[in-house]
Amino acid sequence: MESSVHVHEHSSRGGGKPSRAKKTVTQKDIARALGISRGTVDRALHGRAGISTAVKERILSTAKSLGYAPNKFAQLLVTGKKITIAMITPSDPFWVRVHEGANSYLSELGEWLLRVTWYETTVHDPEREVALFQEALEARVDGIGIAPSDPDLLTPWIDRAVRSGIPVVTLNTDAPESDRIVFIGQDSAVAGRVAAELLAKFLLGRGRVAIIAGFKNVLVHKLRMDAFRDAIAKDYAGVAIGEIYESHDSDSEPYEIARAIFRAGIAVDGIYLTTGTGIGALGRALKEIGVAGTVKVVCFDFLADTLELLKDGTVSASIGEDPYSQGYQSVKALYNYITDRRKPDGPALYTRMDIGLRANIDLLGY
Amino acid sequence: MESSVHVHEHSSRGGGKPSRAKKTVTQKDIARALGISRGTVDRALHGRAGISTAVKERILSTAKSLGYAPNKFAQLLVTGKKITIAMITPSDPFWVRVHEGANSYLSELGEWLLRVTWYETTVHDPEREVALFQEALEARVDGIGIAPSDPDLLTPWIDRAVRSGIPVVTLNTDAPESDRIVFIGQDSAVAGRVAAELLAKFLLGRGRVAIIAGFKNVLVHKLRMDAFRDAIAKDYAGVAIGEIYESHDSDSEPYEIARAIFRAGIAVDGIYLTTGTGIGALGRALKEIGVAGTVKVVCFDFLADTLELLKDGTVSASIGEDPYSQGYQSVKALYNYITDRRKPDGPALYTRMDIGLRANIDLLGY
DNA sequence: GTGAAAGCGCTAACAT
DNA sequence: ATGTTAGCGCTTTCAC
Repeated sequence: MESSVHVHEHSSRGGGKPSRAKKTVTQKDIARALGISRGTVDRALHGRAGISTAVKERILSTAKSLGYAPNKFAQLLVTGKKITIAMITPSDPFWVRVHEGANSYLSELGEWLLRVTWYETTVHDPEREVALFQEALEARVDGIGIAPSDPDLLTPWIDRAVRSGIPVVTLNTDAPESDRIVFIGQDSAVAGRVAAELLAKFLLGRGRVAIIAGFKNVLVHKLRMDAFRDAIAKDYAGVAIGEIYESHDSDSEPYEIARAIFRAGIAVDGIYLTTGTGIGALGRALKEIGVAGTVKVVCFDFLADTLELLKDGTVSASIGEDPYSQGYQSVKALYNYITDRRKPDGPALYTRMDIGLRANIDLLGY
Repeated sequence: MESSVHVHEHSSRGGGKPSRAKKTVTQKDIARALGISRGTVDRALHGRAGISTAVKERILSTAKSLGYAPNKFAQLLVTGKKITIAMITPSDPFWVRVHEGANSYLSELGEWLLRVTWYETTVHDPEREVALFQEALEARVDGIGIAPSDPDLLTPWIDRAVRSGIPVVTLNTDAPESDRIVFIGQDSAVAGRVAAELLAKFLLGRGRVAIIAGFKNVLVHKLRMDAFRDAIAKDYAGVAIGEIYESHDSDSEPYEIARAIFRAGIAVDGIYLTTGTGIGALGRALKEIGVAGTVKVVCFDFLADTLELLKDGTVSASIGEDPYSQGYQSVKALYNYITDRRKPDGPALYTRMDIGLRANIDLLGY
């Protein structure tokens, strides 16, 4: 295909106003060159049945030598095909950003090509995810994006869908053992290391930190936790890790945990929360205890509470996982796969890792 | 326009395989509804000449009530218009990422709509920028993206182009007084504040920092410098700012500057370099002096040198400006403006601010 | 000022 | 196995 990227040759007379594109090769050209009909050319080009291998060969080779490229607009105009993608996700503020990203991929031209149907779950409701997954399959969608909160439960369903030709991507949280065509989300291990580096640097390399994990056994949290511990152990000998608590991704539990820590008289210089949920409660506790700002806190995501606590210094830094592009990339990957069976390069497509500080809160948030 | 976003209704029987899009309203429908011809409808819809205001009104209103939306594919198929955008930029590793971003906007369908011509400058060569700008105008391109290294010199040219209907966007560095339709790049003031926050936190809020500005009077550097100073003065009383040096964006000068600082016996705990250029030289000096890692360094961008120094701890953090999306957004803004005179929301479109640490270098780099 | 008709490049149904 | 033809929705030329 002719590239649309050009480096300006200095001698220059090129460029062009909005003008008819320069002569492009069509099926008709091929047909004329070979003295055959346009229908046959079309059949050859698409490998459709009812054509002798001999002419097919000739057509294909002259197509290539003439530099034929199909005109997508004409194709789309005549077929009028519209693809449906199902996205099975929660719908809280974090996920709203995912939706926005997904929707942006269908802007302009996209709207004619694609429709995205949202199947709403609530956070951590694996059974409902399975039920919706089945509904999507029954609705005969062309592709599915899902954030499997219980990989073990979803994996057989994902595998079944993929086997039957319906591509599935996992986003935000993975089902690594499944046949999903790709995972799109944060590299949790790197995130854990970044958290470790930030906290250690904010403590000038020495002190005691507590870890509050969302769920000790949910993949994302576990990875964020383990990588954090490894990084501290490896690179920051002066930092000690104390107890590891579990907040069950609850909005309130971090409050109790923090109170318990200080009630027990444990000297803590930093707290690492492997989620964004519950940061409000944690901040409230630290303020009540009178150590907000003194105890350095690193957490995840940019929910309203987080932004506020970043602003007043209670949270030192928060790590984002770019929900917008999680949505965007999921739809894009599915679309590309559905239209030309094109798989992403690797098993995972990592979204960037935004680091939120007080100074840049205006640029963050969801 | 009918949206392509759907929330799954739980009663569900919806969805759909790749199927003919459901009945969409065409010009023909409008014509039939009004008992007039399709040509007239088209004229009304496009405000073309030769039509009575009476019928025009009726057409427009029924078009709206029927929910008519033009079929872009049909439009494009028949007009075959291809737009040319000129990008006037340097071509070093940083700018290669900008190119990649720009090119990605013309992927797939885009290639049929758009061509991007690159006009190569070298860093800080204002005269050449003007010359290339003129060339682009003569080549009758449909839009121009440029990183004006001397805003005063370029502004009259930008204004002239815009007046004559050729939209211009500035990227990476702005010409704020010009009529460019939008600036796409980093919010330098926020970047300066982020640098201040990082450095202050890495120093636990006390110490002495030196500033090395690329150019004290080049807009970007000046903003990064001033915002840094203001933020330190306002929020971090324990941090003192010493001398301000100028490296002239040179690859080597930071070496001399660092040596001079320490030769003079000035006690410096942190160094803020408002650019990425010359970080290699600065790192070399600090290593020779024996203070690499002790003196905290914050700088910009993720060039090869920077990544290496982040890795070995000589640089504590570096701030990226997302060159990829500078390219992507520039082309997108120009395209939207050219095709439907749609201006971006504000005068500036700020790209995100990546913070590079040792732990996430693998995700950065250009 | 309005209608009729050709045709963009392609697919698909119908001939042969 | 191959040729012919009728559109997809739109723009544009040429009649009237």
